[in-house]
Amino acid sequence: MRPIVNSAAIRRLNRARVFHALREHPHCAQRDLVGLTGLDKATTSAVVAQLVEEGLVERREVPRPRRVGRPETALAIAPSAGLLVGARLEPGTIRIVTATLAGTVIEQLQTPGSRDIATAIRSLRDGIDRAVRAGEGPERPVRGVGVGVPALMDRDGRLELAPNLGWRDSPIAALLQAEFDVPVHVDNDSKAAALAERLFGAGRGLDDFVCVAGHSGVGCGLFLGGRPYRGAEGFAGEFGHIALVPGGRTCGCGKRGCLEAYASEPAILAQAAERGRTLDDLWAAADAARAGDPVLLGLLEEVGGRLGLALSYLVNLTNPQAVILGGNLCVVAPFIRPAIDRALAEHALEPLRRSLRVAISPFGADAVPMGGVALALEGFLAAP
Amino acid sequence: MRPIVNSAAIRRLNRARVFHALREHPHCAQRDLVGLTGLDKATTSAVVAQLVEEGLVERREVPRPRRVGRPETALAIAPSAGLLVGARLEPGTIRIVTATLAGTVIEQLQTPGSRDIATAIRSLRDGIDRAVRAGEGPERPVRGVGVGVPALMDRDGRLELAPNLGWRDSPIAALLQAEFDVPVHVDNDSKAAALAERLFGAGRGLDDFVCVAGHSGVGCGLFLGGRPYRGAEGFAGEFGHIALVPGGRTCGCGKRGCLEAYASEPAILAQAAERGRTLDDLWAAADAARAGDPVLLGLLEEVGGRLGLALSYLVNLTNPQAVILGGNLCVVAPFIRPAIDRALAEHALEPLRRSLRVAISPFGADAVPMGGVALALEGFLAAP
DNA sequence: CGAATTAGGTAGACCCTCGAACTAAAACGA
DNA sequence: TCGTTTTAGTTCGAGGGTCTACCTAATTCG
Repeated sequence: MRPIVNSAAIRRLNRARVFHALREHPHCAQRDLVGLTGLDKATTSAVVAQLVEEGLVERREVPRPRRVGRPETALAIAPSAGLLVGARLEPGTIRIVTATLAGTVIEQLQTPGSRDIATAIRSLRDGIDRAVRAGEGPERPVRGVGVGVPALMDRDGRLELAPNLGWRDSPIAALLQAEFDVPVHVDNDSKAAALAERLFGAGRGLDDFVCVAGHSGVGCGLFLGGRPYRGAEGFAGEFGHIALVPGGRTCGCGKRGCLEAYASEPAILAQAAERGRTLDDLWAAADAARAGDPVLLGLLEEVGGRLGLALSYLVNLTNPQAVILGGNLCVVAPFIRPAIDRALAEHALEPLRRSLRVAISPFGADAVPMGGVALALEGFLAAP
Repeated sequence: MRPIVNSAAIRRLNRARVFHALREHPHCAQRDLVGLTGLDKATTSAVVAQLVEEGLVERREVPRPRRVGRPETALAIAPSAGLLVGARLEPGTIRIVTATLAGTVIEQLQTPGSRDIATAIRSLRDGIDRAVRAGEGPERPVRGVGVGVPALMDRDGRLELAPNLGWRDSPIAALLQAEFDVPVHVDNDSKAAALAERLFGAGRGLDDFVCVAGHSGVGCGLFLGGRPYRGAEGFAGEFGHIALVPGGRTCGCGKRGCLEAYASEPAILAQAAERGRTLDDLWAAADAARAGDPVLLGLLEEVGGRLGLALSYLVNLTNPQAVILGGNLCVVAPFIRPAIDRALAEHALEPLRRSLRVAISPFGADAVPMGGVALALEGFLAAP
């Protein structure tokens, strides 16, 4: 029973609504916003005026005034409205992206990661400093920082467990916040990526979709009913540890037959090695498949089938509008996609399948840092 | 982007919030409501005054004024506040329940069902008339009717497909509304049952839980993030048609190896028959298990294991606070429960399991009609 | 150059919540 | 007995929200 609704909250909500509508329809007129947001003309007027006042939105002359009547003035997110910073924390490297409030990427760079949390935080801060300096223009304040971490995160920004990083039970949000004087938001990488898809990617305009990303593991971000779904403790979306194959391959989590033991990058490479193909990474696997190697083609088809079966569970349970494949899975997408589609056709119920789209993330490996940008944007718009 | 929030909506929300707090904590004082709802003292005062004015709530003298200071006056939902009607539509029988706004059951009865939709509707209307007359007191108006149907229902109250009833593509909500001059709400039976658990049953106070009910099929109602989750088309929770056993038993949906082909009442009885035990219904199965029949004990344990495996998927994906077993599953709960718990322990991730409760619905076979009551209550409180 | 047309702003009504001051009703204490 | 203290609940005004209805601005058309 937490969320108390008052006028100020309504205003923030409406402001965010107008802002997002403007993001998705740049250079539209105020009267279009009325239709897009469902708000009243007067309310829209007030909100737009406030956004202009705040310097987040600017009015521009519309180029073609061919119709009768007063010409509309185009609205757009001001380029100088501010800068958002997104990052992805992984053991090997930290990827950082800066973007405008409209979601246009300004800078991308990476900096070494670390399994030592203090070192990683320092590296992240230095990287962000560099990225911001590089993208800094006149009067373009940093509005927030968002970080996606491959970890179970609870609602308060505490890191519960991050097997790949070897971290557990750390108040990481607070640690990071201490390094910056702008708001810092930290969340699970898959959830961040799902938010990125919703705001900037293949999930634009969708209220119900799932975003499956394979990296060192297989994660899943749920976007349900128009908002990210976190679950009771913030652990929802543990797609990788579905027990898919009774008595199957051993998974990093200690169990057997998890999806992750078949469909994560390390698992795919391990299976390839067992079949006599030693490969460095998924790009090499994709190359081999593109070259027509039947072993790789067969393996990837198998992987696609397992992913598709697991996805059918997800689809039957949550009835999403779309399934978005992201992360490293994008690299091998062409080779797993047919098997995924077949498995969905076979195992997902027809009425649920009818409205289902399977899409590939436009961000590839940058989905998580873009998720950080998305977290920062949401945080900025929700702030008082 | 539909839901427009204005002052009136806030007031409705707050009214519902206070009402539900009062339902869950009868005879509490107004000052307790402040804590329970998180609303301001003044707002609470205004809302309570309105509820009293509307005749939904009454003030009572508190029996024990032992503390210093002005004694508190107890508040309670007025018994005369109104009557709610809930029903469950099945091919064989229609079960009807009437209850007060506080959720106390007044009348229960059943009336014959039908596969002919017009006949079924007529039977339902007659049954409701009887039930209401029986529970009618002085000045107790019927506030709404809610009906749970074993069908895929879309958001607009159209019935898409009801295999067990043999219905498809019928505007059932409109048909029923034409029979009554109070608001009628129709929804999928599992979703209705989940709402009943949330308001009156084992899900009280929980924001994230799933409610699995076995009848002629196996359905699942999702309650996520403090509200019922319907999915993009309203089809979420198709738990019964998860493809659990590759190449397994044939399911009514035409596929093979669906959970429903193992764990629904007909499936359990069919499997028992294959093992030489011809039984009429699950009650007979439970009797045999209670008598120590090893065939039944083994079979039910198997069923529990499969249910538990499927539940582990659900748990890993949605991280609920509780899994509530309802419907006919309640009848055999003692015999499937251990296997469910074992399967969850084996296949659900530890951090997710830590906060998970497995509960049995207190309603048994009346979960769906109580869901109708819950639908009617929510509808009444949401009305302008 | 006025009428028509369209974009956008404004004023006032009416709601909401909230903080602070106020009233109500009891026990306590001298 | 009667003020003081304590606790419960109400009222009032400030501040802010949306919405209806009207108003102004800027253009084309005839």
